[in-house]
Amino acid sequence: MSFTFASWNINSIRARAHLVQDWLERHPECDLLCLQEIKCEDSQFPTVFHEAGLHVATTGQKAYNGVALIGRRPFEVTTHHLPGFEDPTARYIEADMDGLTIGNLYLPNGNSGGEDGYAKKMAFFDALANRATTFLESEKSFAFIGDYNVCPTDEDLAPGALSPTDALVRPETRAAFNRLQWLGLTDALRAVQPTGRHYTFWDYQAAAFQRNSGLRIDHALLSPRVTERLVSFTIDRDERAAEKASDHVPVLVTLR
DNA sequence: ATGACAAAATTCTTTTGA
Repeated sequence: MSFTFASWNINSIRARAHLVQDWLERHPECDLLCLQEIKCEDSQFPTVFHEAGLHVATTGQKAYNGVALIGRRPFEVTTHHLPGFEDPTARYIEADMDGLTIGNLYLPNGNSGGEDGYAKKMAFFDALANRATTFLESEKSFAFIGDYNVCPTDEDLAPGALSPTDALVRPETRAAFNRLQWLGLTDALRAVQPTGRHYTFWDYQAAAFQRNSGLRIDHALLSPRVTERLVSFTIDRDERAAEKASDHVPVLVTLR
């Protein structure tokens, strides 16, 4: 049985609910959409999706961050926070659907708040690695998808797009991302496109999209059993050209 | 070294993002 899930950092769901509605209509194959940066409290999440018969769950907070799930069929939320990450910001929601556990994450950027801010990014990675280890020991089928705020290699950002000391490319950041792969998880994009520049984010500033000065920071890491089922990883690049677009575009994972 | 965009709250500026 085929299963498709997607991730999209929407940069305010209230400002872009119509874009998500349109996108879902154009992608009937998407069973579960994972959103990040909804930038609202749970009670402020637009009601149009529930009214359209979709299933919605949120981990929201005032003004910043926030993640949500929109499913075509019911799913069961397993947690609203990443176990072991002791931070009040809304950055994780996880659910079971069709025998699969999907963790939807919004990793701290790590550039603000000095070394303390960067330490939070590393702490999130540690907690995610622990979650992965627990799941791997039980041979669970799972995926961690979302905005990782990491360019895994130099091929994952346009030349000159970031300073070499930026938290998205620091060696410690890349090591933390690599560690998840060494545990046995697979970077879905690289499983289907081993080389090449494939971006998921273009800054609003300095005509970054027109110059294709982008970053690959939205990723899906798959457990071994899910990797065996991987059919495609698609970056919906055209969405960046929409009126009032988010600075991130949707990415889709299809399993057989 | 700085600013360029965009969104929300702290609202006509400031904070944060990547």
